[in-house]
Amino acid sequence: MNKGLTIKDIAKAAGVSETTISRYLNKKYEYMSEKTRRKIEEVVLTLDYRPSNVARSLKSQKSKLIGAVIADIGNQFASDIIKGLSDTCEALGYTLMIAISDESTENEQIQIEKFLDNQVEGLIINTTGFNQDYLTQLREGSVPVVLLDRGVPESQIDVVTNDNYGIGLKAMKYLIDSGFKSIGFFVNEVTNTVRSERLRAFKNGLAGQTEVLGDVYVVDPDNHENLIESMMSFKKLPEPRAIFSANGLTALGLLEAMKEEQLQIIEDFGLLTFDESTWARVVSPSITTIDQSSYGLGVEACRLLVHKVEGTAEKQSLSTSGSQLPSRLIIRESTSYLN
Amino acid sequence: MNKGLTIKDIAKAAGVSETTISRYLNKKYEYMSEKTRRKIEEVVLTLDYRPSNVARSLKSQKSKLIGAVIADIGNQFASDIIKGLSDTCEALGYTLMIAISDESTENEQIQIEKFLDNQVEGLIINTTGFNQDYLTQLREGSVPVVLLDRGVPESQIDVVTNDNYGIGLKAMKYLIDSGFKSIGFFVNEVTNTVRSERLRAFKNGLAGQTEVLGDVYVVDPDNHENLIESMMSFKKLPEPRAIFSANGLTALGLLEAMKEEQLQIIEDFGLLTFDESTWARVVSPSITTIDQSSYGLGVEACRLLVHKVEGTAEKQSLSTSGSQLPSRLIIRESTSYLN
DNA sequence: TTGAAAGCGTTACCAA
DNA sequence: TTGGTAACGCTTTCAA
Repeated sequence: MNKGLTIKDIAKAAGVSETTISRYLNKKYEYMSEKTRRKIEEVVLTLDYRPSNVARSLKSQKSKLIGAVIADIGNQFASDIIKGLSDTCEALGYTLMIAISDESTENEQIQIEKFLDNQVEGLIINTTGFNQDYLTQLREGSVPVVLLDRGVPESQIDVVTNDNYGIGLKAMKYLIDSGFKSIGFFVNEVTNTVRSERLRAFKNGLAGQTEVLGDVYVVDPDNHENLIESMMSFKKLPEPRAIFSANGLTALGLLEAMKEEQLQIIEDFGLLTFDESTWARVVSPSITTIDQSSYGLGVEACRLLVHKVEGTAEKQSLSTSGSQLPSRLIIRESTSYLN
Repeated sequence: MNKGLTIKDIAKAAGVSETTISRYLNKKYEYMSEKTRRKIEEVVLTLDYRPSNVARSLKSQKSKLIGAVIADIGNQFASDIIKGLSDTCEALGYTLMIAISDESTENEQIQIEKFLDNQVEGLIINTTGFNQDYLTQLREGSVPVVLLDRGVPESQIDVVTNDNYGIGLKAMKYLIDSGFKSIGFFVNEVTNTVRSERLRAFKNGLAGQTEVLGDVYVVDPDNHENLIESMMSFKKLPEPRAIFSANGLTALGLLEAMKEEQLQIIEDFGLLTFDESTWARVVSPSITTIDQSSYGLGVEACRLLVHKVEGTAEKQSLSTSGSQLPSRLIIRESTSYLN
């Protein structure tokens, strides 16, 4: 078990030089006799030798390490992303290191620097959204960076994200076509591009509508009083009303608050929320949701990063690439006030 | 930004030797003039120099790295654990590396070895449960190991876990005192100590009861047919009946299946489940749950591990330590069939 | 097809 | 109080 064995021990045991062992470890069999290879193979296996990645990294400046900093790990969405990252790193031969910034800018920087200290070859960042300057500067630094889910406005950093605007627009159209006369957009403070894109979809989806009223309610999903207050305010708009929730956590808070206040979904408000989840299917009435890629986001981000890490020239290119994945509207009971 | 600066550059810039810089970096100010210290400090700050942890690790064999392998990240419980680990590592001056085994033994081993290759000083493992031999052998290896949540039977490895047995017994007593005449224990395949402890609580809670019947249903939470079949089988036992679910995922699957089959909580079955979550409060009727430490589990595991890493002598001691955290029964509507 | 030796960026011993 | 230098475990020329 990595018991202090070094390349020297293996060389001695196999009766060859350290150089040859190194060649074997790096699969440079081209100029190695079959016999030597076999011999080394046997020794490595029986002694259960594993080369030190630390020494390797130091010498070759290549660690095969990728660092990912995740802002908030407390939802299914993040978990699936991480699985995507994990699986893809594994498949591509890299080791993934994950750190949680817990939505703190300071933490995000600390974690990034620790990763850099450990010679990661690339960085995947699900940014808190407040780290614009630091991240932009980072991009000019030594290792490739890919942003995950949340972008950084006006920066050139690659970002892999969902099509929040497009699906948001589609959801708006659906609500309007369903006959809702008021739509309330419930969102926490708009601190990142995901939220701002969703908000933009709400506003543009409303633009030009004369029959439909809309309002934005900036809420704190953990603060019930705040949630209730906003709902009561929204309740003054004409019926039928639909709440458009910018994320699952807010929807959950809303549901809890409604339960307290004896407010009914459908009767009082229709509900449509970003973030698909099991509980959306289980509650009554079931909740109409927007299902976005999460696992796929992780996969794509990882692929793109590795591409940049391994690409020689284009690594330094200034063109923003990145990609947008498609999303899906899942219609359930919570928005069917008719019939 | 770590732009290839080395200790040599700093030494040159500060007009002192590399040795002195190293002393500064390791806060060995004892034998250093105030003046030198200030000078170095200035240079380090203005040049934004950060020492390479890779070189440090190689030389000193101390990486300040802790590796955590998590079996399943797809639930709030795991997320909270990770937060606990993350915060505590940070506080104690260690860098946390997380990997996901996704409930695969093979993956678990791969991730552990990768961590070892990178010189982690200690390992926190939330084991898949099938890795008994490997883990036991690992314990005899070079780095300290702490098991998280799930233990390994008949091994001496330290484990930080919840008191699954005690709280399970309490839940059983509560159900029986509430007047339920049949209790069905719904659990996925019993592959780890957490599940086996919960099962043991169910069985012992039933022991000696003459009025109350019980049965164990081993189910696959993702397979609705399977779930429904088990519920139908349980439905043959005398009323009132309570389902005791061994985890949140199973409860969610059960809820979904019940919705499909038009089965009612309370009318058809009472429901009590391990794992507290927001949706348990939000659904109607709300669900009685067992709330266990998760964040605290992460904190404790981390503390214990660091203690072992830094402890000199006792590190090799054979005594199993570890700890058990208390749990809490949260009574809600789903078990109140009376009144 | 193989090996000797220099060097990656630190730390730590010994000397000054 | 400070500095020279060997060494950590590996990779990579260069030479054989």
